[in-house]
Amino acid sequence: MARPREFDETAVLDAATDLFWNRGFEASSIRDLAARMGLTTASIYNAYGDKRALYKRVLERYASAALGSCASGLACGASGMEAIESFFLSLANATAAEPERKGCLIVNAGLESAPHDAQFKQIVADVFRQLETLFHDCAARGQIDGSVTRSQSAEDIARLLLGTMLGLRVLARTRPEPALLAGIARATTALLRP
Amino acid sequence: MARPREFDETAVLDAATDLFWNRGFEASSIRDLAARMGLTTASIYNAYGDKRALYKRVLERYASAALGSCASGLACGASGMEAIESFFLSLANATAAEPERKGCLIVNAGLESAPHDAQFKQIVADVFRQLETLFHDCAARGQIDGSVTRSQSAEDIARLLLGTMLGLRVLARTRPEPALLAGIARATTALLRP
DNA sequence: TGTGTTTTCGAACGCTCGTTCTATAATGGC
DNA sequence: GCCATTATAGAACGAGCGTTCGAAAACACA
Repeated sequence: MARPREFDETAVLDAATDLFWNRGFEASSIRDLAARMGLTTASIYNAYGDKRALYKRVLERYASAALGSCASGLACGASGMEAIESFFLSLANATAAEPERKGCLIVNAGLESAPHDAQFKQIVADVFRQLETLFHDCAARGQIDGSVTRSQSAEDIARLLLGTMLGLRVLARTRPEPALLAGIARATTALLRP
Repeated sequence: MARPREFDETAVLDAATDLFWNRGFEASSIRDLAARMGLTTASIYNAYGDKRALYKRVLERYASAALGSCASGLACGASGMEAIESFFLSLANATAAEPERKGCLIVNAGLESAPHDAQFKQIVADVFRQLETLFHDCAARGQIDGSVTRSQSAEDIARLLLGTMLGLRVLARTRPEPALLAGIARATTALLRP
C-alpha cells in the first residue's frame, strides 16, 4: 500500500551499533550514523524516531544478543566450575584478541548515561541483573556437583563473578593486555574451587 | 607585574571536576563549565588553554588524589588481609552511600575516551597500573604475614583485585545496591584467606 | 491507470558548540 | 603616575548539532 524500505534492517542496525559502540552516544552524530548506515538523516528519523530511540533500539538488540550468548556459554560444560572457567577464559581471550578495544556496549552505555534520563540506565541495570542470575544458577550447579566451593553462598559468588566480569570489560577498553586479562580469569576460577 | 587572578584555583577545579564527573567530557559544555566554575569562557581559555587541556588537568588532579587515598588505605591494617578487607568494605559502603552515583571519574573517562586521542587513555591506564602495584604489594605483604592465600601468585591476586575494584566502580554508577556491593567485597576477601 | 501512502532525497531550520576578539579593568615595577 | 602585562567581560565567529520540510519517487490496491 506504500513505498517499501530500500535498506536491510540488520545491516543498518549493525552499522549503528558499531558507531555507538566505538564512540558512545554523545560523540556519535546523526550525520556520522547516516553515513555509516548508508541512509539519509531523514530516513533514520522516519524509521526510528530520533537519536535516542535509535540508541535504545541498538542497546536492546545488543543486550538480547549478548545475554543469549552468555546464557549458552554458561549452560555448557560438564560441571558448574567448567562452565565458569571456560566462560572467563574465552572472555579474556576474545578481549585480548579484539583490536578495536570496544569493550562492552552495555558497560560503556552504563557509564556514559548520566544525563540521558533513567531509561538507558534501566536497560543496563536489567542486563546486569540477568547476568547475575545466570552466574548464580551456574554457581549453584557447581556447588551441587561439587566443583565449586561452598564456603561462600551462591548469591555472593554470583555477585563476585558479575563484578569481575565488569572489571574485565573495563580493562578491555583501557588495558587489554593478555597477561592481565588471563590473570584475572585464572585467579577467579582458581579461588572458586572447593 | 600584571593583573592577578580573581578566582580560587581549588574551588574552580573542584567545580570542573564535579561537572565532568557527572556528565563526562562530551556532554559537559564550556558554557556549563564556566557557569559552575564562576568564570567566563574567556577566563577558562586564558587560564587552562582549551577544553581538552582543562579535562586533562582535572583528570590528573583527581588521579593523584585518588591514588594517594588508595595507597594510604592499603598501607593500614595489622595484616595484608586486613588492609584489603577494610579497603573493599569501605569502598562498598562509600559507594552505597553516595547519592549522585558518580562512580569513579577515571573509570568513566576510560570508557568514554575512544575518540579523544590516546592521551586520556594513557592517564587512565597508568592509574590502573599503579593501582595494580598497590594491590600487589598488599597481597605480597599478606602472603608473608600469613593472612593471604599462597595458592595464587601475588601478581594474579593483584590483577583480580584490580578487576574487582573496577567492577565495583561500574556498579557504583549503574546498580549501587548495598547488598550487591557488600557481597562482592565479602566474597573477594573471604576467598583470599589461606 | 490512477490514487493514496510511505520512503527517499537534499536543503534548510534554529540552536548550541568550542573558540576567539575587542575592549576594559587591575595590578607591579620604573 | 605611568607603562607593560595580564585578567575579565561579553559579544561574536564559523561550524556542527539534532531535527524538520517540501518535493520527487516507488510501491499496493482500486
